[in-house]
Amino acid sequence: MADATSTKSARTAPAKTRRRQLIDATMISISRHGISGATLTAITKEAGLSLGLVNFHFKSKDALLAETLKFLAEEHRDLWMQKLDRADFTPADKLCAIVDAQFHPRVCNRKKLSVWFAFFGEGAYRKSYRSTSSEIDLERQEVCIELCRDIIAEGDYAGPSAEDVVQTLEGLFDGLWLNILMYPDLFTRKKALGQVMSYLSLVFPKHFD
Amino acid sequence: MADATSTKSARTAPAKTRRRQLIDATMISISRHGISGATLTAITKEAGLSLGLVNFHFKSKDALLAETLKFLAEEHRDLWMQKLDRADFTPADKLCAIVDAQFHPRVCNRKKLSVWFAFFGEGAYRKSYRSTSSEIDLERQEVCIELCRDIIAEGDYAGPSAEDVVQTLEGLFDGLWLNILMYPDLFTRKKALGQVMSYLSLVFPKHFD
DNA sequence: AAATTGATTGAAAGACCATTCAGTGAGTTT
DNA sequence: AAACTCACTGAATGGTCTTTCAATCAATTT
Repeated sequence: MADATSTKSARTAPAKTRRRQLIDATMISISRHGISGATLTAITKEAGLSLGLVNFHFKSKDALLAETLKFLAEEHRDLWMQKLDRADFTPADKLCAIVDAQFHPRVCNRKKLSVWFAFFGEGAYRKSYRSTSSEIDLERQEVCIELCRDIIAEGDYAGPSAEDVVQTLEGLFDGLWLNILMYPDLFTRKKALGQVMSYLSLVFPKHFD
Repeated sequence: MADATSTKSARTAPAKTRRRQLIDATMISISRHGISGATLTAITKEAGLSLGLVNFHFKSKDALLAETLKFLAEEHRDLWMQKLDRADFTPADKLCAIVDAQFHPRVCNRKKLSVWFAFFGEGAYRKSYRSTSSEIDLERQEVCIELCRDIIAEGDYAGPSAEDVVQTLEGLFDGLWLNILMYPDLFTRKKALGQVMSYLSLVFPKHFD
């Protein structure tokens, strides 16, 4: 039979595919059962693959978790960097794009938020996080500070410094993420976005409304 | 020998003492080795007690963890409720006291923050948290909303609603806690407190400076 | 002082986990 | 088509965890 249309997966696949499959299954397992429930048995069952494959495509379970964290960090960075080089965007537009990215469905959903906070909650991975992903965070902060400096200069604002505004923003990002994760019925992406924009219209009234 | 001065502990102690000892050892273990490293062996060794005591004073390890979370939530509530019934405090004073409590050293330190985020990070305990401690959070939110309503009325402010201000505050609280935990060298309690006060002086300029 | 009570101990049991590795079989080369 | 390669499988291994429980010991009662 000609099964060109069927999505039946081949018995063997390129390493990249398998690695991605396992990372995805890891995120699903963590979001459903927590880090302690994300056993190799659970992960490989979720992926529909055999137990031994993790140690074949990754050095160890720890390596798989580190790669998962790296994947999340890079996916997030790709999203907010996307619109930064558009020449027709004002600094306020660009800052807006970064805020949008923070609450974009691809990044800000139960599955991914669970994983972020699972890593934050485990001391061992906090260390791993700082060494592999914190540059990405700091990079975003640098960019935001630069944008805020421009905005402050444009509007001749006398309020808090660019650094203060950005630290408040970063705090808001994390805190609103946590609230969305903890109380999904009360906090939505939309509401969180509105919250941040409301703060920005308070510090930079001439630029945001 | 008369060892009245020695602090040598008796071989047996009231249940309340033992329970408190074990809860404290649990917090220390979680903060040092994460939730997955907080085994009963590690916890009881930290407390200087024997392995079997946990299941004697608590039903199970799970019950010990739930009690630990409850202890943290109640300790936190006791702190911010402390100054609310002072008749000589204005609404702004009271809101200030709640913010102070949020970053009080007794609550906002590495040991306790580690435990908070360890629980937030584990899906299973998020559920437990919602059922045992979220009323405490909501209670604080209610109080804050009431205070903000008074402040808005007093100052005749046209900015965001009391509900919006409080949700932003709650987001800021959690986010700044996380930053203090993740980057203790960059973020301090003092700085976080300043951040929140800076926000308040932006929304309620006549009341905060 | 003997008996009783109840907190405390730690070895043992039972369950589960990450990792290993000998074997399997699909696809490729010769 | 035979030999070969290598992604893939899952049972077996060794280690660690929670929970149980019979024994111990100090304090209190009889």
